[in-house]
Amino acid sequence: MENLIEEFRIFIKKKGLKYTPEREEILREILEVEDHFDVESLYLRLKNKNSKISKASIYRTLPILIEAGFIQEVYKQGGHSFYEVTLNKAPHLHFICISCGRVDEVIDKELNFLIKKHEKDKKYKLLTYHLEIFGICPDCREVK
Amino acid sequence: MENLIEEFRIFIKKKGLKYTPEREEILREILEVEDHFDVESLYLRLKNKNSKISKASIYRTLPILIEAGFIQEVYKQGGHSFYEVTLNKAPHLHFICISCGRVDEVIDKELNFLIKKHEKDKKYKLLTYHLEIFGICPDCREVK
DNA sequence: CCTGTAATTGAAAATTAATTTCAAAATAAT
DNA sequence: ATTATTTTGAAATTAATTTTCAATTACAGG
Ligand SMILES: [Mn+2]
Ligand SMILES: [Mn+2]
Ligand SMILES: [Zn+2]
Ligand SMILES: [Zn+2]
Repeated sequence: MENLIEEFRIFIKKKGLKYTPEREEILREILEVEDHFDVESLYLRLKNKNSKISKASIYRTLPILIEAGFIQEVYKQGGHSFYEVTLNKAPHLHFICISCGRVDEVIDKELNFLIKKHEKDKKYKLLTYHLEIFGICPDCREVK
Repeated sequence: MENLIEEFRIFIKKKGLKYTPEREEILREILEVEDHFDVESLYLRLKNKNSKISKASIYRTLPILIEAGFIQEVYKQGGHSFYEVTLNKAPHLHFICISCGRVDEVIDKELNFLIKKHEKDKKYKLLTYHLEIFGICPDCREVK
């Protein structure tokens, strides 16, 4: 935990940026979120703890955290982006229920293998990938 | 071509909607687009042909065409959606260069197989999926 | 063919996620 | 401490998409 904070501080300094309490506070909060999050939910979590962080600062800090490799933008839903901590997490795909919005994660080694293969074929330098599968979840199917 | 138009007319009537020249014109134009398109480019194509179709009508017609299975929303870039005709096209993944915006398509039968497997496992009713791979394309790598 | 009603249209206004602006505050090097 | 530079919160702006609304059109029934 604290080692991650320190790692972030070093990253910030190496980039010639200033290490501010706001940036640290946002990272600490994100490390406590267990599932996917968007800007709004993160903002509300912080607000509940009487933090005075503005949404603008969240919007400004997320790209830094992505660049530092702490988080990734994983999918869009209802017109806005969702993120997740991808530090110690295997790449995975997302099943998204278009009826209730539920999102299930599935880790798949075959998929990683398949993507590596295409990376070589296409001579792209791979950064990240998203596999989103849209459907109707079991719960929503039986409601019908 | 004309059989697709007729298929659309039947779909529209079956849904209890009205079959308007605007809806038909939009479908005809989309069937002529060979690659990915967004609302703006479609609007400009129509405008160039002296069509009076409004953007509002395009925005209203695209979801109908998606429901009818003629097109799919395939990825977002620069904050807006791109679509493609998916009628006679095998499902495929997209390599997206985050530097120049270039998009390469790759058809992969293994991927379809892999997704079908998860569909069964998770008991989701599959509708569609997107695999987007973000990276730097060969051209952009050598410019560096 | 008319006629009535309900849907659709284009244009403009509204919405909303994300970005930018700006003056005040904070960081960090000297 | 002094100073140059960055960052902040709040408000304004941007831009894609959605909604509103009055006028037009589709089309079912007579
Ligand atoms: Mn996930
Ligand atoms: Mn494609
Ligand atoms: Zn569901
Ligand atoms: Zn490129």
